[in-house]
Amino acid sequence: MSKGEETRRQIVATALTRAGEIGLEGVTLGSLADELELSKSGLFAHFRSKEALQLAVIDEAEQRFVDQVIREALRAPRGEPRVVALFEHWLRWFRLGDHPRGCIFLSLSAEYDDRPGPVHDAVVSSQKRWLEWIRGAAERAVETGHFRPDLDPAQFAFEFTAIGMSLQFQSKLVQDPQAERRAREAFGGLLDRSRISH
Amino acid sequence: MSKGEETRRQIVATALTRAGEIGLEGVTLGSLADELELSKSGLFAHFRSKEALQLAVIDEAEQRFVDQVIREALRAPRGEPRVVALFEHWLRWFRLGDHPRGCIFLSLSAEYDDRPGPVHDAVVSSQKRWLEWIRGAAERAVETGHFRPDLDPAQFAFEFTAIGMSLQFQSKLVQDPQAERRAREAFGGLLDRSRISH
DNA sequence: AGAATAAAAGCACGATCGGTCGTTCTTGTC
DNA sequence: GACAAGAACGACCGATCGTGCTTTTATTCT
Repeated sequence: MSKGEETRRQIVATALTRAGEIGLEGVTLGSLADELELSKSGLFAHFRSKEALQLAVIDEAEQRFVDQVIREALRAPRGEPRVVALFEHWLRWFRLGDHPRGCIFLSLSAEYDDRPGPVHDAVVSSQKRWLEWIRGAAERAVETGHFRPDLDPAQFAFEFTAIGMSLQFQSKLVQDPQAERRAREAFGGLLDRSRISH
Repeated sequence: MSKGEETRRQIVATALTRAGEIGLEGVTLGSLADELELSKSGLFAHFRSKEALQLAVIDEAEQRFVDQVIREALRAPRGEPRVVALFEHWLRWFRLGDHPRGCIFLSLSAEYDDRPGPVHDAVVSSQKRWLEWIRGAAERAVETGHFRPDLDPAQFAFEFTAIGMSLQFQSKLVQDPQAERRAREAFGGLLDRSRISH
């Protein structure tokens, strides 16, 4: 890997971390350059616009998410086990992280839900892909007979993501140490309701 | 009401609206002054610091929330009806609004969850009060015999707020027109699980 | 080693940030 | 209607914003 590529990576990685703390819009070229001990113009030259940097950050975040959550979950057998794996790896993504803790996409979603432009569009489409993954996994669980045939997969995805958001909220903002336990409890309930019989 | 008080109100109200769109940190004294056709210094004199303005905005938001959601819900009889009323008025709060649509507190929560300071503290304490209201209402519903005696009210509050967050996410970001229906469906399920018997 | 190329630094720009003046105009009170 | 208090103003501060352009320094390739 060339030198320039290497620094570019470092810039994006650091920007990603800061974006999780103070928001993507709040990540400033000057402060970023200071932290990386680069000149502002030297840093800027890698992207040629702030928006390009922002899009690069989102791209990097999604790549990591696919690697650490989706790809990992795909190793579980399809049906309910894969749905569970999706949830468990999502929890892991919340917990650890180069990003300080919690999911950057939730921060990004809140930050750009009312702000049009290419960055908004990138956030939206990445979130749609994530929702689609959950919906698809639920759909397969219906096909394999783990879940009720009359289950609405989109409704399942709605409640699935709801749990993650509440987790982020309660663990980061309100600092409830039991947040993760609560999330697991809620997910267990969701699974119960989704299964055959009862 | 004196003249100064009146303009101060207008400033806070406008700032509240803008905060819902671009975030509280993004509401700039200059842009705010332009929109209200005031000089920046004239506007500034009402607060003497940007932070004071931000705190005033949060205060105003919470006051409205108490008026439009909590106080309204208290008119319903205690127990399950009040829990339902709390949810319904919360939905109403999401729908309409001086703020463009959606709950400002969710935006604020995401914006300040990693940013220490007085504004962060104000957001946290207002959110704790809200959680406490939900928890208390669930607790009363247990006492009145509507809800299972072994229900964990804090868990109920966790799942209650989860639904609202997913609603905001799906209706604002992903623009799902069925989001509110999904939220109602999820809440119905939560109620079912919370009631006596089954 | 030396030439070609890429990366970083330096410097400057116009705009805007939150904030501070002293001054002027508008209010409310007697 | 005089007068003090309060509201709004315009000019300006140092700092920082994103973005150019030019020059110097590293890296890469022959």
